[in-house]
Amino acid sequence: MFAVFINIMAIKDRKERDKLDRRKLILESATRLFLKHGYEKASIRNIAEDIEYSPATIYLYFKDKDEIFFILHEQGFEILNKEFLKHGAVADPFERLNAIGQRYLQFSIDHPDYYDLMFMMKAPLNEISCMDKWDAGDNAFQFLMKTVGECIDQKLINHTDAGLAAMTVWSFVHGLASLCIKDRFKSMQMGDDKSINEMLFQSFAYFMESMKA
Amino acid sequence: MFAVFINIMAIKDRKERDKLDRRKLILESATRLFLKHGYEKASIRNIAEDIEYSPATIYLYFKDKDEIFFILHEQGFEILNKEFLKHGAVADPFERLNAIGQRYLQFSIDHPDYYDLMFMMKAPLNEISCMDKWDAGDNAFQFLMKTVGECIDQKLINHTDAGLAAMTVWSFVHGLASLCIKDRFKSMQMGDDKSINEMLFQSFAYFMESMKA
Amino acid sequence: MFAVFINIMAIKDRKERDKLDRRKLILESATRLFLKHGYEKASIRNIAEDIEYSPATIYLYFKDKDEIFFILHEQGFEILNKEFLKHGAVADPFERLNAIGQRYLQFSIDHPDYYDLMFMMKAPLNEISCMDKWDAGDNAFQFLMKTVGECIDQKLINHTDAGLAAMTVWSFVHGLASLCIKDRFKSMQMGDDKSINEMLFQSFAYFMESMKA
Amino acid sequence: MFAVFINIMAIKDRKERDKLDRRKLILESATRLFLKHGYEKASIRNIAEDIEYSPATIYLYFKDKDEIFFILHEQGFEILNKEFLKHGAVADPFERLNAIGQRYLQFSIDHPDYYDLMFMMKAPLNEISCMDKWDAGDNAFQFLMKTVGECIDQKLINHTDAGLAAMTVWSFVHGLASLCIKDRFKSMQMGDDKSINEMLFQSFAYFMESMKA
DNA sequence: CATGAATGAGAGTTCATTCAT
DNA sequence: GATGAATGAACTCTCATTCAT
Repeated sequence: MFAVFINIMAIKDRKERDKLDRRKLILESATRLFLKHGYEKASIRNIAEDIEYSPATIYLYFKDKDEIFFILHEQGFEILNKEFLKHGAVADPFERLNAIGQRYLQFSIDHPDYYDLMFMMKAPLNEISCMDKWDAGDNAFQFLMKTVGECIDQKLINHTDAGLAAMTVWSFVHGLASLCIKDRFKSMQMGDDKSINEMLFQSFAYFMESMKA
Repeated sequence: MFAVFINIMAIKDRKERDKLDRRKLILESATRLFLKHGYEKASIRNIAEDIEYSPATIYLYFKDKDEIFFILHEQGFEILNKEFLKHGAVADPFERLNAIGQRYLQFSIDHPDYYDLMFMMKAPLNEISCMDKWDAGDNAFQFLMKTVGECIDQKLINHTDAGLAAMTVWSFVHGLASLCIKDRFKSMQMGDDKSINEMLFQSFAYFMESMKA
Repeated sequence: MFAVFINIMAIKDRKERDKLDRRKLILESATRLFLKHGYEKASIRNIAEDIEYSPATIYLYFKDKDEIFFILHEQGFEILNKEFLKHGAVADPFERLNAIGQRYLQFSIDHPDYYDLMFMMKAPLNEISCMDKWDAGDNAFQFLMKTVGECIDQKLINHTDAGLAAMTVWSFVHGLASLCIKDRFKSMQMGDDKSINEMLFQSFAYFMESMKA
Repeated sequence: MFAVFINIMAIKDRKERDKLDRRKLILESATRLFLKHGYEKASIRNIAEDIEYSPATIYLYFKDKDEIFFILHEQGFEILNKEFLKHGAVADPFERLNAIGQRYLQFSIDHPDYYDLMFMMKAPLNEISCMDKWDAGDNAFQFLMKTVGECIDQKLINHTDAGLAAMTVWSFVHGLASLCIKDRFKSMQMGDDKSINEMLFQSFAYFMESMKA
């Protein structure tokens, strides 16, 4: 009797897991296609084909195309936030700023697909879901603001306005990341591909140096 | 006899001219629609409707949609180059750098769709046309490199590697421009919308200041 | 032994009852959805959701969507018949005819969706179920025929053929009801919406008056 | 030279004719399918398949599904109006009323598909086009109103309110027509099918007789 | 040279229905 | 007995593109 109960639970668990797995499968395929062909071309149909399910099946797991987009968007920010928090304990705010900048660049290198979705795509976000979804993004930006603020308070950087300073830092790392992702650095004839990543970090190092008070 | 020959030449010439005129007509319409309603809405159909020709006619002058957009891409760079050259005569390289940075930002504000096409879109450039097309882009970048190089030579900025320095400057202004275009600054609650443009230039001013040797 | 037999029967009975209960549950939901949102919105999915069962479960109790709507069709006639029978005792056949005519109109106003199903929809009745289903409809029509017949026998109306007279009466009330349901009276600019119902009955009164011998 | 000109015109004419022919082809198929399977099932795809063209082709001739529906609707009313006008010259208004009633019935018999569209289908008419389209319908109804009004003025029928009388007449003939079209008279066991049409007119004759003052 | 006509492919989405478990 | 999961077929509509004329 008891064994049966356990068995039932086990089956239920497996089904639950399977369901989540399939959700994940869809999201992974979506992520892949989203970047490869852009939002417009990452169709429900393509996703379905990719995972070898029927288009209708997608709708068992997600309300519509937008919902998938929102979740990917959120997931990206969750990963980035987690990365940022690894440096939450760094006492010196300037060092912390340096660390999260590098993390940001690394994130864009490791997850160019997510990065595109999060910071480069034309936002087709409808108003309603906007509110909820951007929370994750705000967290990341708030963390940046706070860190920059502390740098200013402790006179570690040449800035007086935290908002402006945060915007400056973000813009710079985003510029590096996005030009790199969209292959715009390739037109610069500077050695082999591999060194581009190195140059990203080098450029950032210079930037941080120049920010120093 | 001779007169006939001249006549034939004249007719040929006129036809050639006419052909070029119609090409121009198409491109103008494409440009207009593209700048007004964005890439998605600048369809062959819409262009054809706009110039009051049939869609099929477009294909007499251009291989496909991509070819049209390659040319728009080039046009964008021509405009930007022209803007840059306005400051070619500025003697002080640092001042020149400052000027072209501002021009770059202004260009992104004035022509967000060109900007998107030039610096943000997934390069749909097929290999063949790639070579030709990037020339214009190179010009702009070479101009930046040269200016940055002079700054280094004259020890006006804290950099030793012109390539790296150019990459840094470009990345920064591109970061500002692209985040602005894709509305990513809207999530920052900093006063009214209008001031975002001002902040772009303010941020750039700080950046230039910090670059100064 | 005997007790066991009783028990088995009891269980069988309960199961039968349960089965009927669930059939009823489904039909009630179907009726509710159908009357509330019309035929199109009363989908198997919506019914399943409403009764908190899975769509597949519906198919354990009904062959397909059509079967459910056949039954609703029948239900409609049962309601109408019940309405008619309220006037079965009216002695004067002309008065009885008048009463059931008004009831008919009122039924079409109270249950426009049943009415649609019963008298206006393209009969999607497949041949087999046709026989059974129309019984209820026949009852109603027979009741009308009988009443009209009595009117003729007692020379209360200007008709000699009961079938033709019944057809005439039915056609008239159906005309009123169906044009009203399909909003065809709205194109007639005659005062406010509310008065259309009143006009239905007024028109019927005139009609009955003109039938009088 | 002149012959060529004629030829060009002829070609142009033919093309124009062809185009109209294809429009007509689509509309005919649409009409057929509209009735056979109802509005919902009369899909662009089905029409396309029926006329052996691709679905996209339909859109070369009509903006969308609604436009097709509107045109069919209008066409129906034009036919009906033309029928009515044949009796515009009948001096005696009662005779005229009698004539248009019979024409109405005949129209429903000759064009059950149009009749369904015009008087029985759930109107999915969007508000904007509603205005224009109903004009044709109004014409028919106005003609009825006018005729009935004259009957009243000349005390030929037992009515005082033209609106109410028109509604009564319309409802009656519509009742006959619509029950006939939807096969509801078949459940009446009265001889063979063919006589149903005769009964329609007979019933109408009785009705007119009873209306007489 | 220009185009009218047509189309295949594809988009997002919904539905009734089936079947292994 | 009940269902979770899946699907095929359908829907309206838009697009870039082709080809005979």
